[in-house]
Parts: sequence; structure tokens; C-alpha cells
Amino acid sequence: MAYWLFKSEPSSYSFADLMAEPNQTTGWDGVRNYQARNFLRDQVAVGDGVLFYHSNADPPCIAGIAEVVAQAHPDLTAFDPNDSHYDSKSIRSDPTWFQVSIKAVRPIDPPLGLQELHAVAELAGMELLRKGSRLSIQPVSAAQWKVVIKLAKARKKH
DNA sequence: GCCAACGTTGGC
DNA sequence: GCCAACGTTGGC
Repeated sequence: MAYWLFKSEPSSYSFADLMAEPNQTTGWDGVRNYQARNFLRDQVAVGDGVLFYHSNADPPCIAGIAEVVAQAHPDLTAFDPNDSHYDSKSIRSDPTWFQVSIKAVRPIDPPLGLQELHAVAELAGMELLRKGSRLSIQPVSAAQWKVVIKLAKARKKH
């Protein structure tokens, strides 16, 4: 069991969009970065926990918890010339790009803002908080996961 | 909208 | 294989 943080711009796909999906499940397609691809293809496993992060948002935040429900399978949007993530160099017999499927577990409401996360000493080493961090699929340690879940649970008192 | 940080491309 | 130019990401 491992833990991850997946980034998405809410203007293109938000945690609320995931909640609204049939079975609250979607294929995490469109990843076009090799390091992120390698995590998706080689390490992300069914049952893993996912922090759903809203980048380019106001404020940027962790907006919900999800879980992996299907391991890596080819990202078919790479083969569709009409898709914005089309990659003419990727071929069906040897796909370059992969996706996993995730299912919403619960929203974090209100979400955990980036500023707030920066203020948490135990999260100081988190990849998300590193200056210049751009990776859209990031590993999260068990200790970091525990801290974030605890912060998320504290949201429920009101 | 700005711009720092990072990834990719391509000439050499 | 180097590295400058370029494109993208994402906080602010």
C-alpha cells in the first residue's frame, strides 16, 4: 500500500467532477511527463491512497481523498488526433502513455490550502511543498499521508 | 499577467 | 553529449 498526490487544474477537472462521475470513478488520462508516467505505469497499485490536489486554483489546495481502483492501462487519448493530449509518436502496439483509474473517497471541505500545508512542520519534506515542484504524480510517504488525513478529519468539527 | 523553475527539443 | 532556445507548469 502506497500513497500518492495527483494534480489537476480544477478548471479542467476538479474533485467535484470526480464525485459527479458514475461510480465516482475516472481514468486518470492525459499525463504527458515521463517521470509521472513511470510512477503510473510501474508503481501505482490498486488500493493505494490518492490526495487530489487542485493546482492553478485560488487557493491551490488538497480538495479530496481518492483511491486507486485500476492499475496501469494504456491512455487511449494519446491515439486520438482530436484530443488535446494526442501524441503522434505513441503507437497502439507499444503505448507510451498510461493511466490508472481512481475513485473518490471523500472531499476535504473546506480544502487544505497550500499556505496551510506549508505551515505544518511534519510536512516540510513533502514534494508538493518543494520550490519548483511540478511533478503531477507524486509519491507521498506513509507519515505524510497520516498527517494530511488527520488535518482532513479535523475539518469535520463544525 | 508575471516569471522562476523545470522538461524537451534539436543543432552542433 | 552539450547546451541554448523554447514550451509548460503553477504560485503569486
